[in-house]
Amino acid sequence: MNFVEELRWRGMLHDIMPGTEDELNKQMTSGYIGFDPTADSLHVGHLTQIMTLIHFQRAGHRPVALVGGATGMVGDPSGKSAERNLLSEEILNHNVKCLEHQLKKFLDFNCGANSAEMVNNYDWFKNFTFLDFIRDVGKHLTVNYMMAKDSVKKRLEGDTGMSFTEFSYQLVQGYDFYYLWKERNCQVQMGGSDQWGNIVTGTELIRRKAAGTAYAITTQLIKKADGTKFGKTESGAVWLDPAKTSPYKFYQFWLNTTDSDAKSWIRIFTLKSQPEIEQLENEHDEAPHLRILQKALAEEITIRTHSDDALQTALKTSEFLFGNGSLEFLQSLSETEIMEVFEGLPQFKISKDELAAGITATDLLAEKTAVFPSKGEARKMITGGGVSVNKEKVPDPVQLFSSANLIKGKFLVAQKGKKNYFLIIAG
RNA sequence: GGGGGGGUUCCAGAGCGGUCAAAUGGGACGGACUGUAAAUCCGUUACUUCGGUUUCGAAGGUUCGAAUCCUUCCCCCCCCA
Repeated sequence: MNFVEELRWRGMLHDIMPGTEDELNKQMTSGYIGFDPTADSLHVGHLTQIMTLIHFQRAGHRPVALVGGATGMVGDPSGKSAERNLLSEEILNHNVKCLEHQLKKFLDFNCGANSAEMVNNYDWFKNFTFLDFIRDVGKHLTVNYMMAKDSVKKRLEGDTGMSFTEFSYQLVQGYDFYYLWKERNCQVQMGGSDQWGNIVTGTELIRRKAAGTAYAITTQLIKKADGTKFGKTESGAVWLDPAKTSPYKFYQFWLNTTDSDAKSWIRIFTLKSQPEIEQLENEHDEAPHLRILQKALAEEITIRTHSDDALQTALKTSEFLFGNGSLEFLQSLSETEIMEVFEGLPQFKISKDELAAGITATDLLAEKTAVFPSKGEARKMITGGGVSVNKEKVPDPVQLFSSANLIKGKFLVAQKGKKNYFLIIAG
């Protein structure tokens, strides 16, 4: 398998430095991608980079996943229009651990010569003093060169300015590449297309400081057909951490992609072969409403990111919530089955006694539970016909609910709109 | 250090003494339509016991009345040195 060719037909390739392809075809090569610990979990936006590493390894090369314990302290200005807040060391350490844990899932760390490797740039930066850094690294690049970078230029032209800290980011990342090149024989750095400038600073540093050669590959930034940002939903980013985004929500995110996005994403986010994908596309075009592509896409990514079991639960949940989700169906389930269906969906507890006395819809949904942040909003939404309890529209904000409404004497199912479910447990 | 421009509701951005809970656009949410899609259309978008109550960087002040005027403070940006 030819790595670059693979990226190319999948539509992932954005830019590649001349000579990179020859180098990769010549021998097993080591390449890395950096992930900055800006949060305690990766999100779907990172999956492109993860897939790139997976392809890299499948092509017989050695992938290195770098977690940016040091770069995370600085803050990458690429693609950012404003200065970012610095994270405390404590939070960063926590984030680094979380990211390492997640990344381990996707790559094979024990397969001989091309086993994956995990590194943290804090390890080589923690004892690097400021003076040493500006002498050994800063001296090799001119400010003129650094200012010509897009990430810098945009901020200088904009009206928010840029701190010296963020200006220095490219040097820090550039040194990472130099270090890995020198110490780990890492020849290639990959990343999203917004990383081109930072990556090239690294190859430049390697050239000037050690007269060495290194290579760069960037991947396409994932765009949605409608131009909106990829990876965001109503409830924010789609995380890989099941505690932050349940496997059900994760599955739903992919299932809900538009037809045109699904066609490009199935190439990027699954390992299916070209004939397989073309076959699926044909089937899809014949009966688009079956959403064959979306299902194939969602299933494969959910398994890779979470697990087979998680997918089964997600499927079961989807089946209930969007399929034959009648009240009778719910009543036919056992308590544990109900809990399973609602696993990963928001749940609230209320006291049985309070319910026995009767509670109005607004109190129930805004005060006793946090389905709505305020009573006013609950009232507006109910009046607008957007709220159901136990699959039945709530006609009036002051409608009373009591123990008699409980399913299995224990549950109430609240719905905000069509897709947002909440389980209320009386106990 | 000097000069200039700013900080408005989720965001952008109007308002510049009363008619302002604050235009407009975007986003978000809900409804109709549908394929759990896209597009389109409609509604909502500070809190409320629906009497009111708290908002326009912060604190004071002027006024019958302030987001709008004054004072001090905090923060941001640009330019010059």
